[in-house]
Amino acid sequence: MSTEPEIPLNRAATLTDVAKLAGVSVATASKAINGRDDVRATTRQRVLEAAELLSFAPNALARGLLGGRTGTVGLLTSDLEGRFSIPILMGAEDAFGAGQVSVFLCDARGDSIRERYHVRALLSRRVDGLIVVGSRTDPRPPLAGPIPVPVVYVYAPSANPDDISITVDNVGGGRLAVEHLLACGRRNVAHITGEAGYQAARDRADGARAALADAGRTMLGGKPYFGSWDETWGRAATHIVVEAHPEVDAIFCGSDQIARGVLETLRDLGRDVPGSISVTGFDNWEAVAAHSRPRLTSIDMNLEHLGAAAGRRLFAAIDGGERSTSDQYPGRLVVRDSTAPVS
Amino acid sequence: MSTEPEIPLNRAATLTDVAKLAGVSVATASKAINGRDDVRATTRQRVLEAAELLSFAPNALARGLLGGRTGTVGLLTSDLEGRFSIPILMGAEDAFGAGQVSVFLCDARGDSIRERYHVRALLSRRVDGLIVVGSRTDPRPPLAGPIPVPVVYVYAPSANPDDISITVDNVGGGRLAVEHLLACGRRNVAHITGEAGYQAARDRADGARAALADAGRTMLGGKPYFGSWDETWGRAATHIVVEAHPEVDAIFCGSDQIARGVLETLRDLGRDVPGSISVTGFDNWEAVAAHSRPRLTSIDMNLEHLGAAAGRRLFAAIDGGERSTSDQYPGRLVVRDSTAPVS
DNA sequence: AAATCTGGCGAAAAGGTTTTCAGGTTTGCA
DNA sequence: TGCAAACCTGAAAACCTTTTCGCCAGATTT
Repeated sequence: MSTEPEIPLNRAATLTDVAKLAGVSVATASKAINGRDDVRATTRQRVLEAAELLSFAPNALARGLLGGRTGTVGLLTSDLEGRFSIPILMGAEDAFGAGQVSVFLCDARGDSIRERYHVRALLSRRVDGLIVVGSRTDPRPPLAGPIPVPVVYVYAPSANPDDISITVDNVGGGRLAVEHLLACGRRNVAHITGEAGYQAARDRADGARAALADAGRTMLGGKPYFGSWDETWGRAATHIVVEAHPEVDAIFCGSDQIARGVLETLRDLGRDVPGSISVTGFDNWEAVAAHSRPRLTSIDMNLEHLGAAAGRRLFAAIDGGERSTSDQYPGRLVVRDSTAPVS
Repeated sequence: MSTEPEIPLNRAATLTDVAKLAGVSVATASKAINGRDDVRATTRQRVLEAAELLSFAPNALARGLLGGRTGTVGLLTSDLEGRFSIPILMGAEDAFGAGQVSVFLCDARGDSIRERYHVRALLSRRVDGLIVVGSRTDPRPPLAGPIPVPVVYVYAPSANPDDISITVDNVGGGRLAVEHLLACGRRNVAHITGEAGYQAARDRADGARAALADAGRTMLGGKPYFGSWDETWGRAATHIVVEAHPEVDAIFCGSDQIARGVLETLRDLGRDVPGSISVTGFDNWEAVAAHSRPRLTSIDMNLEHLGAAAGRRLFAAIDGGERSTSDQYPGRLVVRDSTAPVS
């Protein structure tokens, strides 16, 4: 109390400082601060005041060193640029933030050398677990080397089925879109989508085909129009489709950007959307879908939920032998103005 | 050598394990691994082999606890959703990754309570420094409370001029765009931009006005058309501008999305871009600018460079009394097909 | 008044690494 | 062979917190 009390330290305050100021031992100070119950109420009060005064924050390094748990996880992305990683990352960050866990962000830039380097660094920091975020839904090789902590793969599943992978149900997404078009009374559905090399493109097409088959119909042209994921392809493909199948009354697009090109070209061709033809996108990319003319009906893959689910799953795996199964999450139809019942 | 050597530990290998396996003391093992030169070459070799065998990674917690330096920094964003944070974040991550520094990512979601909470957590993890990424260029209040480590504000400067802030030169950006339009031989330049409440909007307008004044001209309509940052406003404003000033031969847009709406409406109105009227965007948002019709000339703010610069500046501040001045970074003109000399 | 109990507090060890300092061994030279 | 010098190596401390265990005083019981 009287030992020159209020000298602001030039270093961060330590528990010893707090204890000294409160006139107790470090052990007691620790117990008081951590809410252990074998300390008298008045003593606890005194310690807490001292801690407040010094704006004491326990050194997480020391705590981690001792306890074996650091309360940190590594978030390994293969590319931040792609807009798929970001919502996933936000969801995960959210799930962890609530649980007192801090997140190391590492961007491997799609380079496996860099990835290994980052994993090494993360392990040396003794993270409690790892989340690996892919940028495509194609399976990816599992992390190299022995990893002594739980790993959850999200969006892109691990090629090893024993690993925990959280993925998006693209087949279901394709089905959702086409079922909506059919429910609008559309009969002649074409599918314009991205590169056939993408698992996501093939899965969405499979879902679309299945939905059509259930209704006793087939895809216009017999198969999807594979191309690239951008507007340019959307425009080109629209010309092809309309020329070959003038009866087309619905187009299911593999991405919002493709859909955007489709909408533009249909307008140029004088086709009325959604009057004479309905169009759906995929991804529900707000900036594109909500500002096109007409505003675009799309499938939202709930990526933020996906990230949050990955976070929770990692928690479970860290906390103890939780079931380590993989999971697939469904998408959600967001209806805007580009689809409407046949009038 | 002969003491049952190859038992794979169920815990992470420690320096003691390595030393034991190599038959030396921990001190020697440490020196061998860290490249200190007072250890015999053969001994070093033996130690390194042992480390490799056990896939030893030094415990960064222990190292940080001892040295006072943890080799970690906190990256505090106010919203990840906005696409401005991401490139900045990538640039910073890049600058740090090269320097053996790991990054804690925290998203405050624009909430100051949450921000305080994150800062507290980061300080308790003894980060060596902080980068605060804003989502608007308006000055923001500095971090609350005493922060015992260097802080660099990026994109959004701190309201306290004594803090280190790395910002974008929006005035220069506006000037750049308009000078390009003038160089194309345009004379009647209108400016359609976002909300006047944004410093960025006002700065870009100021730059545009200055460039016009240098050429002895004024903005069409006398002032910018402030509105919102999206396509919808771009479309509406275009109608207004063309009606009021049919002689318009250039439109400088405050964002690529606005420009997109402008392009669409000009096409609807039968105005030829870039033949009879030139259009520039702002932000160089690849997904929008590179796929519009015609492809959009825009100003790129080099946000990735901005992030990298912030990272380097933070390094300097950590490593010792580097000059702690603020800096402004210029943008860069990216010419595509929406601007061309008067024909 | 003596014995027992209990609530409250402090001493000490552990966790893994780096660094300093002292001690030990080998080498070179006379 | 003897001595000094150069060269290696190892013991121990420091970093900060948590937890276990023991101790003391005061309260309760006999």
